[in-house]
Amino acid sequence: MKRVTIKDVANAAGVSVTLVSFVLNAKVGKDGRLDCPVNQNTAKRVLDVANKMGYRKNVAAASLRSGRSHSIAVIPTDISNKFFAEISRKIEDKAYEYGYTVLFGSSDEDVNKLDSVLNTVMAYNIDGVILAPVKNCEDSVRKLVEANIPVVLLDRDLRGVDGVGKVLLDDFQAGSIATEELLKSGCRKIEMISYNLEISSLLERERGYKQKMIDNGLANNIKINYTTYESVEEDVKSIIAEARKRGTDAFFLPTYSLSAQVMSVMKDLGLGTPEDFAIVGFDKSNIYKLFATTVAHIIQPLSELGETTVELIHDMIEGKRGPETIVLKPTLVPGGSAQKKN
Amino acid sequence: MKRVTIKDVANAAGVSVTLVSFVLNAKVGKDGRLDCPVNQNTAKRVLDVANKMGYRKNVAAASLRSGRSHSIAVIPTDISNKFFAEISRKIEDKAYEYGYTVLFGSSDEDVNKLDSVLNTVMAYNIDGVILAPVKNCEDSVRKLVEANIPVVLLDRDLRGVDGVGKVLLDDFQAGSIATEELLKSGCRKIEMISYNLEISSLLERERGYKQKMIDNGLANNIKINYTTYESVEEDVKSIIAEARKRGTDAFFLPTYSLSAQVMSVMKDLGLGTPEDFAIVGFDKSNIYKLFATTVAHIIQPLSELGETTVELIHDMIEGKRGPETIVLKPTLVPGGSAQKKN
DNA sequence: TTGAAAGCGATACCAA
DNA sequence: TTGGTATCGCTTTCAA
Repeated sequence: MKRVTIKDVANAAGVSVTLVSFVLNAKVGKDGRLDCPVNQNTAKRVLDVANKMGYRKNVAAASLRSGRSHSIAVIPTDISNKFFAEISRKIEDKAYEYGYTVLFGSSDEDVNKLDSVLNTVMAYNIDGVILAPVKNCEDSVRKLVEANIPVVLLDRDLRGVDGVGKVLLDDFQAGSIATEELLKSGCRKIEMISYNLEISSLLERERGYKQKMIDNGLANNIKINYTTYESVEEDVKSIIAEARKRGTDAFFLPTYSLSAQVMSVMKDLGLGTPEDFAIVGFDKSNIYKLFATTVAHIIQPLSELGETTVELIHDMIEGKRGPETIVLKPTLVPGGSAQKKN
Repeated sequence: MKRVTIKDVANAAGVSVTLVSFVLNAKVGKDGRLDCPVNQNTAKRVLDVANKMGYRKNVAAASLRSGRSHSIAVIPTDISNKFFAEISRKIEDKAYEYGYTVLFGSSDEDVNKLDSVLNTVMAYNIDGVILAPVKNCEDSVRKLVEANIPVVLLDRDLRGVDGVGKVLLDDFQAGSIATEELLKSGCRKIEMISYNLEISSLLERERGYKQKMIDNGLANNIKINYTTYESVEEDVKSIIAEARKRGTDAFFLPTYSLSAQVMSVMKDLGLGTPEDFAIVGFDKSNIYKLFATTVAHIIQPLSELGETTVELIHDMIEGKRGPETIVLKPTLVPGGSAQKKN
């Protein structure tokens, strides 16, 4: 069963391949007319024939000739990570609306893996790249920009790289309102647990926390406990244990995985919130509602983040917009975990 | 900055494009030698030159000529669904090992959306398709088979379609051991809540439950409460309310989302497990551990499912294996939610 | 072991 | 409005 080509359609319709190509690439105007320099009747007939024959464009051929592929690459650090899984889905849907096919690849927080994924997708003549920057990826991104491939950074900022679009959360504010909520509940010895990834989102959340502490004359109480993906389980255990000794009031947990980990350890140790520690978590999840006491947490506008990202890359591809920076606002979902302790 | 082509490399290395193509497509033997009909020294030199020039293959051109693309399509129902997000990641990693690029697209449990995604990816000359069947998708899958595109069904079976590989969970057994666990704890009035999706995985889990009930002389207690994605929240509320009235002992919840929903409603109503209802949930998640009482649940071997799927599609693409069916076993993670009620 | 040349199926350019 | 034809970059004969 050979595939139907544009030539087959041309023959069957009794016109040239040029005409068929015109018709097949024409946008349909709102009046139902096909926007191409072809007689409307001929155009309609060609379209009919193509459909009847089950014609499907060979993207490889089109891409080879035109240098464009109508596909974009999306490179989160890990597609199975809750946040990225959900935002990827939003991106997929919106991209689909615009007629883009999406190539996904996870970078695993590793520049080398990122480069490797980029190499792969670049071979596909992708029209644009949406990616979550990882540590030391400045050069990789710069290469894309130099190759004139539109880039939009998602979720994390990257200093010192020009010409890229950005769609970010106001992470400073996220850290600020989380800390404020804990302050309001009477906590003073407020700490953070964070990953030492050196990515802007975490750094800004930390900065928001620190600034709020300073503004409230609590500079001396600032303490950020660092951990890594690999050692998070044991680290959190010992951090919690030591925090009890030094009389820590509360924790602001700037990611979903840290929140889940802390809640898990607390449950294992028979600790409750807010009586033992007040906590504010991050990102939407069932766990906050199902824990013994409802846990306050910061949420990101996922749909808006995803949609904005696709709109921006699309406009950049079409040359309608330059590399803008768009910053969206976080929201606090209150919970018993950050209520008055007494 | 023009892209480096095979011709540029050929010129720079002083050989023909044919040779360059040979070298670039050669597999590296374990002895480090390049497996191609080219002088090893020439081959090494060509490779060097290519690397130095930053050559990257134009996949569109290669695919156009060869009809193959070294890419596979993966079509879950929803990439943001926990189960599919995690398995997609496993698939991505394994596919990457084999040198495949992965195109993802969510079908949303909708045949029309599935067809649309398939149409898109087919235009990419994909080498194979991994998909989770949705209701009434038999014709769509048959079309792929007729077009000689290797297909592996993931997670769900499809009757009446031949020539496709399958990687499934033993869902009958999953239903069976979940029910058995509840029986062991003394429950007799055991019910299920399930989606009316008419997909094999759910149907088999239901069958396993029913059979176990029948085997224990409890045929009269069999009751499956159906709901839909859209109405799950309100449905679960009323199901739980009525179940209290009729003295239901326990629920087997055959998906993660149903488990989370039931736990959420129970918490809202101030109900505890196992004293009000014993429960067994499905799929790995933090929520089972963080609920007041640890919740028993069935887990699937995700890594194995993902890896097996890629291995099978790869072997089918290479013609090394036919369309086999592989069934993996579920495991029960015990929890207080299914302990003796008294 | 090497190379020349024919296409793969579209799009783009130019001419009619 | 139409159509002829060169061309994109690679793989694949076939011949040397």
